[in-house]
This record gives sequence, C-alpha cells and structure tokens, in this order.
Amino acid sequence: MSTPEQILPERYDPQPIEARWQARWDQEKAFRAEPVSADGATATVPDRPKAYVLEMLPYPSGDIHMGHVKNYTMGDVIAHHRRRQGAAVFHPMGYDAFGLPAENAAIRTGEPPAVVTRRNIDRIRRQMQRLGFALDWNTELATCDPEYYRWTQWIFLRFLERGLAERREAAVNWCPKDQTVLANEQVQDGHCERCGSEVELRQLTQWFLRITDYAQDLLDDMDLLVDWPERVLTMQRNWIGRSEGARVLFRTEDGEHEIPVFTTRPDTLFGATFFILAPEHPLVDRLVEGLPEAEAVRDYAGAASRRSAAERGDAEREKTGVFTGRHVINPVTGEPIPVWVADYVLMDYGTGAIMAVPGHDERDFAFAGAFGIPVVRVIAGEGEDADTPLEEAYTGEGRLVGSGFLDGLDVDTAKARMADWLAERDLGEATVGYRLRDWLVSRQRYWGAPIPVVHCERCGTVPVPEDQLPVLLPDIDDYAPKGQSPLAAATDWVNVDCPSCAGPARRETDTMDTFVDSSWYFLRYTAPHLSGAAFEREVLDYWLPVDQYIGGVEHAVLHLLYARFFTKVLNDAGLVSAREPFARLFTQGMIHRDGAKMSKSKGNVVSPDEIIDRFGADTLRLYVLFMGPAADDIEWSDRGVEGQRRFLERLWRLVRSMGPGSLVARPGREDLGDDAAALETVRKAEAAIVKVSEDIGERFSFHTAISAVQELVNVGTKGVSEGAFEGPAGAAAARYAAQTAVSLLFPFAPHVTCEMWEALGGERLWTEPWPQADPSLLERDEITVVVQINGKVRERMQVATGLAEQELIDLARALPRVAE
RNA sequence: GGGGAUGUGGCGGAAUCGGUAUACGCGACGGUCUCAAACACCGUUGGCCUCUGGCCUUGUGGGUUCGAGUCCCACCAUCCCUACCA
Repeated sequence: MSTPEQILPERYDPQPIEARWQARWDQEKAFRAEPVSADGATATVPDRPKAYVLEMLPYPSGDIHMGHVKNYTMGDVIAHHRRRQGAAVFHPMGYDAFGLPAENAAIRTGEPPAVVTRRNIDRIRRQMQRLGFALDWNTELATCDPEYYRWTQWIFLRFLERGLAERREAAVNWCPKDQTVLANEQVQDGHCERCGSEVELRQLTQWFLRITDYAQDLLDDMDLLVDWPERVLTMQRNWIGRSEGARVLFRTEDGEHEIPVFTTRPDTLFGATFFILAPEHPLVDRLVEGLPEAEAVRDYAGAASRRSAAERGDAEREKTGVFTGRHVINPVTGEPIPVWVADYVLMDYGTGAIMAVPGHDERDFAFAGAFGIPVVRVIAGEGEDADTPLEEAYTGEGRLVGSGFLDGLDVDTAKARMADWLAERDLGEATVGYRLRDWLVSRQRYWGAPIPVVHCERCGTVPVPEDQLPVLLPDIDDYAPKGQSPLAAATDWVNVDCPSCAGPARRETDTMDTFVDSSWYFLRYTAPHLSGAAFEREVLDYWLPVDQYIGGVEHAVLHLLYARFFTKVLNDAGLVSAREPFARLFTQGMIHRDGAKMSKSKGNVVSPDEIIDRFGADTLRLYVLFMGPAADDIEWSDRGVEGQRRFLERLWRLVRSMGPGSLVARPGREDLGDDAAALETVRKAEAAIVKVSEDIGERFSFHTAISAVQELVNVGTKGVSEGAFEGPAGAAAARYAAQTAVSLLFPFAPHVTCEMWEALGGERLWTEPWPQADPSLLERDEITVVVQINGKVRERMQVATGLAEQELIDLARALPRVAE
C-alpha cells in the first residue's frame, strides 16, 4: 500500500494495484451490508436513508459475459455513489442456479447438475471479484441450495393455501426437445425460449399459479413504479391485455346447453350470423353426438390439436373450420345461427367460444367468405347506410343500423345499451377480459425445486408439512427427460406415507419453473442464511422496495411480471409491507460486436478476463460505461478500450506531477486572487462535481459523467504542460482539480483511484463523503453573448453578468457589424 | 395488423428548460521520440468555397419563434416488442 507523502511510480501497472485493493476491502469488510437477518442475532434497523441497489442475478453458466460486466458495473457505480452520500447501501449478489443448461450438461457427461453448478458458481464469483465489485459476499445465495429452495417450497405452500396454486388440465405448451411444458411467457413466436424448438400444444394436467387473479392489480399498481422505462410498462400492459366487453349467453336451439362468449363488441350482436367453438371446447363432443357431422368434427378437432402453436397462431393462414350441424339462438334476434368449430378460436382466451360478426371483424369476415356464410352490416360509417355493401369488415366508428333498439346510436353508446339489455334479461353482462394466462409452473425436469406436495389415493393432493421442508431433490443416475420428470425414477423417494392419513401416497415428481426461484430472491438476500424463516419482516421492510433494479429488457414480461405478482401475494398474506418490489428499474442495452449480439455460436465474444489481463479491471469498467448511453445497444470497440486505458494513464501522470503532499481544501475566490487560469481550473472541477453527481444520481448517464471527468483531467494536463500553475494559487487549484477528478472517478475505477487518493495524501476513498460543489465558484463575472440577426450569428460580445435586457440590446446595437 | 423507440461528423456519441451544434472518446492527418516501425506524447480534424473571410450543415418537406437538433404537422428509413386475444 502506498503511504502518504509518497508519489506514484512512473508506470501504471493495474494488476498488483487491483489485487491489493481488493484484498484490503475484503480484509476491512468495507462493503458489508447492515442490517441482515442471521441466526441467533437481532438485527437493528438503522435510522438513516437506505439504498437497495440490485442487479438481476446471473445464471451461472461458467463465464460472465460483457453484458454482466456492464450490468454490475452500473450497479456498483450507483452503490458507491449512494454510500459516499451517506446512505446505508445493500448491494447483494447471488445465482439463479437451477435450470436446463446444467441439467443438459449432466445428461451429456453424467456429472450431477449440483456439481457442475457449484463449479460454475465458483468460477463466476472469481470473475466478479476480479472486477472489484463492492458486493457483500456474506449475503451471497444460490437458488439451488436446499437452504434457499426450502423457502421457495414454503412460499409455494402459501400460494396453495390461498388457492393461488392449483393443478388442472389444460392445453399447454410442450417443448419436444426439452421434454417439458413451458409457461406462455417462455414461448416466443411459437418456439421454445430456451432451445428454439417449435412448441406443441398438449392437453395435460399441470400446476398453475393464478396470476390472472392479479391482472387488475398488476395494471393498477404501475402507478407505484415511479421510474420504470415506458417501454417495459407498455410491454406489461400489452401482455396483461385488458379489454372491456361483455359476456353473452347463447343457448342451443334445443335449449339444452348454454354457451357463454366474451366479446368486445356487444354492440354488433345483431350482426352475429354464426358461432364458433374452439376445437378443444368441452362441449364439442356432446353437441355433435349422434349427428352425421360428428366424424368430420372430431377429425378436425384432432388435427387442430396436433398443429403446432406457431402454425395455429399464423393469422395469414387460410381460415379452416367445420360445421357441427347444430345451431344456437342469437339472443337479440331470436334467430338460429350455425355453430362451427374453427382453430382460430382459442380455448384459453375468453370462454373458448365466440359469436362471429363477419360484417365488423376481419377474421370472421374471412371465415364467412371461405364458407359462404351471410354477412350483415350493423354499423354504418360516414356516408354509408344499412344497404351500403361491405367489401371488407368495417371496424371503424359509426351509427348502428339494422339493430332494433340500438339503431342510430354510436358504437360506444350501443355497447353500454346492449350490456344493460343483456343484464336485465340475465343473458349477459358487461365484463373485462385479460389476455394474461395463468402461470404454468410445473416442469418435467430434474434440476429444479421439487413441488412440495404428495398425491394420496384417499386424501388427494396433500401439502408437505412445513416441518418436513425442504423436500430434497433425490440423487438419481439418469437425468434424461422421458416425457415425465426424471424424479419419477427415484421410487424410494416417490413412495411416501400420506402426511394426512399415513396411507400409501406418491410425491409430486415435477419441479418448479426457475422463474419461481427468481421471483423472491431479492427478499431472501436480507436473510440469506436464516434457518427459521424465509426472512424477517422488520429487516425486509427496511430494505424494500429495491431502490434501483438493473437488468436486461428481455425480462419485461417474464421475471419482472412474476416478481411483481409474488410481492403482491406475499403482501396480501401479510408477510411483506411492500406492494411492489422494484421502485426504479433500468434496462440496459446489449453489447454488440460485428453488428450482432455477442454469442459463442457467432464467435464474436470478447472475454472480460482477457480484457482485464491486458488493460486491468478499472479500464474495462470505465469502457463498458463510456461506450454510449447505458440503455442503448452499442458496438464493442477494442480501440475504445485502449482509449480508456490512455485516459487512466493521463490521470496517473497528472496525479504523479502533483508530487508528494496532502489533500487540499477547495480554494476559495480569495485564495485564487487574480489568477484566471487557477479560477478556471477550480470552476471546471466544480462543474464536474455537479455533472457527475447528476449523471449518476438522476440521469443514468454514465458516459457523460466520465466525459466530464475527462474534460477536467484535460484542463489539468494542459495547464501543467503549459506551466499555468506556477504560482501558489495555481498549485492549489491544480492539486484540487486532480483530487476532485480522482474522487469523482472512484465509482467507475475504484482500484486505481484509491491508489491515487493515497498518493494525494488521503485514505479510504470509499468512505470519503461525496464532493459538493460550491455554487459561488460556478458563477462567472463575464459571459459571451451571441448576437443574432434574423437567425444569423452576427457578433459575439463579452459582457458582465447580470445586465438588464435593454442594456444588452444597447450594447449589441453599438457593435459595428450590427449597426450597419 | 397493433404498440414502443430511434435517426446529429468517417465511427460511438454530447447538447438536461427552445439560446455559440458536433463536448468526450475512437479513427484519420501532421509533428516529437526511433536506424525504422509499433507504442507513447504534442498538435490539427463537420462540409464546401473565390480561404485574415464567407456560405452550408442535426433523415426529408413544411410550420411556430427574435432564435429549432430540441416544439407542431406530414413523410421516409431503421430497430425492438407483440400478434387469429374475439
């Protein structure tokens, strides 16, 4: 360690400097978070502002990539800044450690996923430590640890007792390659989010979490998400997909069955000329029983269910369907309309049945055209009447026609009037539909938290009693998926006594989606090794909500929605005070190279380790944030990295040129006298303080914060080389500028700045109060005023500050090039 | 189809409240060092012209304003999300 009064060596060699400071921070427990709940200790909640700074936890795949470096460096900068501003900072780290990659590796090599994962975690931790992140390793957790998933299971039981976890049969997404079901959110464009295989629909009994019960809450509480990117809020809004409409009851012509539909256009009910059931609709079989159409309908339904989700979801595809031979009665016209089965009607949206209005719905229009079904106009737009022929579905505004008691009304009024009419006759009511589906959480895979229930012949589904948690994953030999969970092969484990009646029972063999694990990890950080509870209310309530959350936008409708849902359920269960987990969210852009996302398959990956070896961690940290706006996708540049290294060298030389000495106080105007260069230098330092503080604290504009320090360093370097700091005022100003640059740069490049800080006579820069600018030094005596005439710059004049407008105009008019 | 965003030098980008467009960095060019090259350092660097000066310039075209990269209207281009959701 440098001792005060010592100047820096001539050469900047990052490796030993970084190793030394990392060891020192570790030894001094410099970034230990307080309070954290632990066994046998009573945590006291401090009386000072807190800052919970969190980055989305990594999946331990073996190596961290540049995206991680950028993500954690941003969090680190904010954490350092808040700490030096006097806040109690919580900046934890963990691993989202269950999941398919480790399991797939196990299938290939036979090595247990727990072993693979543990090795990967050790590796990724070492890489993060090399980057000097100010994390509290004491609170580190991995979601695959039994002491963690015990509480994941415990939370699952809370859902179960609140009726929010249920097992039911449904058409679900099945990935044929990974041999497991997937949540709706994990299907992208009809393909498995993980492996890219085309997803099939299968009718299976699975575990769901009833997130749809919280659809409205999830929408309403977006007001509490004070600083989330609009983009993410919009994506969640669209995903939840609230639409107002009506439920309408249709009866079969024999009066035997009532079939409800959901429609957003109850106003068009007079135009409903046919009716469609989804192929999976439970009434399909019964309706066609004994009819000549039965065989054709069953064939069609069978073919539809074998079609891939992608194919079925293709709106461009020609409409297909089959007539059932049955009719239902249109409740307003009293007319029978034919019932068809068609695969463009989806079982899991609305009621799985629709009233088809070909005149005013594009899909219904296409279907009617294909099958020769009559099209009726019930809305007339501007300049149209009831007889204007429809060449395509008309979906615009207009007046109702051919619709009895609705005639002449506009669309919105007609919607309300129809809802009332239906409600008065018990034929329907105004209602709200959501696109959001319940969250399918069971997986037929090994490497996840076992679902803590037992199936008993007598008692049905029985929760595993809390004192028997965790339900540990059994050791097995063959991890390969076989269409059912590999856990089923562990018969000793599967066969148990029913906790309720002690009779023979079988354990649930499915494991939980790993998004369940990551839906509450930010709560467990506050009590990572507590054995008697998932967390402690008082400590949790002190830290929550997370003040700043940072991660990739790819989780907009996955993790970020699920974590909000969990927080609301736990809040309703009286376990957490927070209603929302993440007050502020920042979504970072990706780092590209050669125009594409860095990936092993494209061979365009730059390894963080390699950059650290060549340039040092400080340079890498500086570069990933200097590249451009943190929210944007930016192209990696090797030369850009070198530029940041050069900048650190420049700062190194500037600090070295100060010679031995101690920290200086900010020179005031009286100290600077009439030394203009010195005043300008101090002023630049003050401007940098203001800029860097705002850029880190409010704007998330790290690249401009770094530029501001670079400008300050440039002023210092230039001043030194031009001999502008010869006098006593200049020397003090230069030293103050160097000191300020080092202090402001610390959150970005903590190792080298700590080294420099000691050379400048300070110690423990990480505890140094964050600098405050002196506004009086920012004021100028004179400013340049630009004189424009008709938008053209005509003159520039130096004037004293504080002149009145008329005085300025008079001065301007007196200028020769203005007066002419 | 629906939604969200973006467009500024050779490149990444800055300009935060409508007030000197191009900060900071990369690259390029010139110089110093070197036998030489690389590195490093110093300097120059939006474009054009009739060059001690002038004109033009923020995707395109209009508008508001004393003044527009910034506000309004229209268009063009690109990217992302979503999509048979009744």
